Amino acid sequence: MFAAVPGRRVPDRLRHKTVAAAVADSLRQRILNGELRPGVQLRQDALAEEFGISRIPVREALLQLEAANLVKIVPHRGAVVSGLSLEEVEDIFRLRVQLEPQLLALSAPHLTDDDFQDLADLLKTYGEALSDGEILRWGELNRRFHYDLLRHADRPRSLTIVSGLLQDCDRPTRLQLTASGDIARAQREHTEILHLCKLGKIDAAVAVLRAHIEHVGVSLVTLYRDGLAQARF
Amino acid sequence: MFAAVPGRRVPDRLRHKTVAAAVADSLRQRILNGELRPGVQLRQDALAEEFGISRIPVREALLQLEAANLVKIVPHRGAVVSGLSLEEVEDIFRLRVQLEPQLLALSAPHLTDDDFQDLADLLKTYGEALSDGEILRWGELNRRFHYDLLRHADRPRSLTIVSGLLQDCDRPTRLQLTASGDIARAQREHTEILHLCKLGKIDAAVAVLRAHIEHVGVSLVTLYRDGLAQARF
DNA sequence: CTCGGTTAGATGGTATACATTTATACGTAG
DNA sequence: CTACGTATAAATGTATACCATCTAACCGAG
Repeated sequence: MFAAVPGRRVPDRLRHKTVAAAVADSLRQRILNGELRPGVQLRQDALAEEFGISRIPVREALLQLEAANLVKIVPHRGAVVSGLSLEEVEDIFRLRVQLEPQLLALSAPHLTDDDFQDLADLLKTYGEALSDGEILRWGELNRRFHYDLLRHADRPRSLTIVSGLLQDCDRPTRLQLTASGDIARAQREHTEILHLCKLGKIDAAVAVLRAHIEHVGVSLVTLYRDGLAQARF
Repeated sequence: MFAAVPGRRVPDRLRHKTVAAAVADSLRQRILNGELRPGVQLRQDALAEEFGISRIPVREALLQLEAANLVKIVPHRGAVVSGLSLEEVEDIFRLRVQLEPQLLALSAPHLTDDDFQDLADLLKTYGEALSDGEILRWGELNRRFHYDLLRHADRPRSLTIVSGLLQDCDRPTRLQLTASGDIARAQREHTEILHLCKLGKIDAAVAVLRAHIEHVGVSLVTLYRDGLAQARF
């Protein structure tokens, strides 16, 4: 048996989920999918009944979602799905431009063959989802691609921050890509970044990544200014 | 009466707190004060009894604290006060160095006379707390000074991130300042930054702020490497 | 039309009981 | 004596029922 070392880590796969966590996951997915749009109110009773559980885990799930910026809870008024203002989207993309390239430079040298394989698989799945028109799956794949690229940078806090940013700009990004037809372009850029990393041309990969993020950001702001998108994402 | 505008904001002062929020505040303060040190377990029953409430608001308070990185909750094992590894502290300071100066450049031009007055008051209170040896109050004052300096930068997400960083490096910073005797130095640097902002010498203020943060960060890492600090902050 | 009160509905919280899981202690086999 | 498995205690997670409190909408009086 394993010794009862105080600081030991339990792998996530072996750790069974609580009901609250499961509900949080379910709601998170629905929000990111756009099934639950910004402004929609989440009533505890309804959710509890829908999931066939009591209100307590629902409340705790909502708290977890609030921590992830996915809903906003106002005391005695409940939880509503939160959207992002234009300023927030701009800020998020500026932060990504500032943080991700830097992390890539640190992470790329540590990417193993297995990592490259996994990333290539992601791109492949991504391409399939594309041709099938499954925009929904695309969001998660995109997030994972970006995150997995940066994972090996030894910057724990930066990584959690970027992870949050990726999640928050998920829906706006999908909006931009579908509205502008840049989906294939993103796919190409991802492929190029991965290719450059494999060749050890890290500086070049970093440059492409920066341009990649900047493009989506600028494009989104333009989209918004032209009134093609709603006021809130 | 106020109109029932959907997006209206209720001032925090007028919004009564829930029990869960009050408990979260109380625990947050104790953790930041160092009264509850990293690794300490927080048992729901004990807290509920101590506050004279039931376990549910305690659970919700703990969830909020976990969102703020102040405790770590493991299913069925409960919540423990979380500390920071050296890597995390380094990362946090690198992020601060990267983000805060940039925000100051954006925020400083928008500082009003009232803002300058408030900031000066903070420094004054800060000085008094210093001579009284009230290191505990110092933490909050320091955070507020940094935050208020940057508040007017129109970067909502960046500000919340920096706010989190400031909170998380609060205790390590106090540790550094007391161990190295740099408290007065920090006070001087704060004063200088404020002075430069008032004169409109924003670039100079930004430079001082950057050096200010870098100094504490480097000093902390040295402190750690010399074994003068614990393994976790 | 505004002001003020009333009321319905939702959230916040208590109390209690029970289910799960973790960790520890114990006892037995080897 | 150690190793292994089982019991047991303690803490967390969840359910249920009930009440308190707040919000928002309705409604009537001025």
